[in-house]
Amino acid sequence: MLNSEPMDTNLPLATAVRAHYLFAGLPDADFETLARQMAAVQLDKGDILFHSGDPCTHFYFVDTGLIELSLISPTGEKKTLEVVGAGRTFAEAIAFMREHRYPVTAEALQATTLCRIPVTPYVDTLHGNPDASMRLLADISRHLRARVREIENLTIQNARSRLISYLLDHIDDSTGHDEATVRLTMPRHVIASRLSVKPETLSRLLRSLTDEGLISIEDRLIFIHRLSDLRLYD
Amino acid sequence: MLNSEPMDTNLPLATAVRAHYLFAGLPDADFETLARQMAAVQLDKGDILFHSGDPCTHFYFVDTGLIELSLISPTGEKKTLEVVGAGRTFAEAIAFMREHRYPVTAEALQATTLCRIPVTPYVDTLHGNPDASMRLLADISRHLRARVREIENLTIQNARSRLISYLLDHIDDSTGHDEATVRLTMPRHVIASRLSVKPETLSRLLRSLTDEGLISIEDRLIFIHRLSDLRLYD
DNA sequence: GCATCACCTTGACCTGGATCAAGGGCCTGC
DNA sequence: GCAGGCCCTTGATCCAGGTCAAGGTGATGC
Repeated sequence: MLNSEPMDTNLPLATAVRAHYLFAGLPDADFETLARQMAAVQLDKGDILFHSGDPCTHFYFVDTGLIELSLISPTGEKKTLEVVGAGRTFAEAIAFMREHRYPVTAEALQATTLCRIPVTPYVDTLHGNPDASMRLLADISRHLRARVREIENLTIQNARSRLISYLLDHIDDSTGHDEATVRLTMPRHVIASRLSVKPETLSRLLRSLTDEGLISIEDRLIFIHRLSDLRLYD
Repeated sequence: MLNSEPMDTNLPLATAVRAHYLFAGLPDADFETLARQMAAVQLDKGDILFHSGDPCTHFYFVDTGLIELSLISPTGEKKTLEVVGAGRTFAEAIAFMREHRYPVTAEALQATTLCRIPVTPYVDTLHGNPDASMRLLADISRHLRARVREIENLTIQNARSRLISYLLDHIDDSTGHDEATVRLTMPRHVIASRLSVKPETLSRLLRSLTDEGLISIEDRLIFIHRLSDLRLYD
C-alpha cells in the first residue's frame, strides 16, 4: 500500500531530484530548503496516488516504476493521457491552476518509488529564480504542445495512424537501416487506452499490420520491417 | 488583405494591450520598450495570419474581430481548437517551445485588428519581472488545462454531450431561473469543427434536442428551456 | 495437478457519426 | 431580377470502431 516518509537529503533519491531540470537551476540553499519538505512515497502496483478532483498540493518525481495519468468518466471509462517513468516529474503544472484540484488520476502500473514535492515552497523559490521560472515555462509549454498533438491525433487521424505514430515514437532500437524494434513496456490494454481505442481494436490493428507484412510480433517485442513503408501511413 | 504598420504607443490599441494581464504587471519603462516593437495588423475575413509549421517569432493580441486557431490535416480536414475574440491574446505559449514553429493555423473569421508582439523582447522582460513570469505561467497552465478538458471531451464524451457542454459553457443570458439563452457568434460549421463533428451531425443533434423539447432555436439564438434537464445529459 | 485470474485474441454483430447527394433560404453583384 | 455563392438542413447509406461473447495462454496459489 501507499506509504510515505520524510526524505533524507543525502539519499540517492535527493540526488536524482536535484539533477532534474526543474531543480538543476536552483542555488544549493534554495534546493536544501525545498528538499527538507520533500518525502519519499512507495506505491504498489494498482495503488492510486490521487484521483482527478482531489485537492492538489504536491507534485511528484518518479524515482523507479511507472505512473499512469488518466481521465476517468463518471461511467468508469478510462483514458490514459500519459505514462510517466523514472527520472520524470508529473503534475508540476498544477502549480498555477485556478481550481486547486488534480485534473487527472494517478495510478501505479507497477511498484513505484516517488518523491513528493510541495508546490507552494517550490513556487516561492521561483520568485527569486528567473532561470528556474524559465525552465518551468518551457516544461509546461512542452506539455501543452503534447496535448495539442494528442488532440490532432484524436481528431484528424484514425486509430490505425495513431498506432503507427505510437510505434514510430517508441522505437528503442533502430539498427540504422530501414528497420527497428519496439518493446512494449506496458500491458496492451494501457497502450490501447493511450491510443483511445479498446484492447480488441488494438489487437486487430496489430494483426492487420502483421498480415500486411509491415511488422512482426514476438510477445512484447515488435519488429518493424521497413520504417519507410510504415511511415507512408502516418 | 493582410496589412501591418508600426504602432503608435499612444493609440487606444496600445492602451488595450497594456491592460491585458500578461502586460499589466510590467513597469512602464519595460512596457514602453516592448510597445515600440509591436505593430498593428489588419485582416479581412478569410485571411490566414500564419499556418501551422510556419516559423514563429510573434504572438498576438486581438483588438477587434475573431481569430480561429485550428489544426489542418495533410488531406485538408480542419479541426478548430479555439476561437479567440477581442481582448485576448493567442500564440503566447510559443515563447518556450523547442521547435520554433506555430503548432496551429490562425485564420480571421471576420475583419480583425490585431497587435503583433515579438516574443524575444517579451521573454527578455520576463527575466527581470517575476510577477509577469507568474502571470505567463498561470496563462499557459490555463491553456494546458483547457486542452486536457478537450481530450476528456473527445474521448469519454460523445458528440451529443459535447454539444450540451458547449451550450452550457456559452450561455450569455441567464434569467436566473432555470432557463437561459445562447447566441451563436460563429457560423455553425465552425462550431461543428470545435465540437469535432461534421456540420450535418451538428444540425441533426440540434434537431434532436429541439424535438425532445430541451431547447428551441430561432436563427442564431438558442433558448434552453430547463437548464437542470440539459445538465442531466452532460 | 488443477482452479483462478489477468491478459490477450478472435468472431459476430451493432451503432454513432461520416459521407454522399439533393435542395432550400438568403446574401451580393451585375 | 436573377445568377452564383455560401450556409444550412434532411435523407439514404456506409463504415470504423465499439460491444458482447467465447476461448486460449501463462502465471500464481493451494
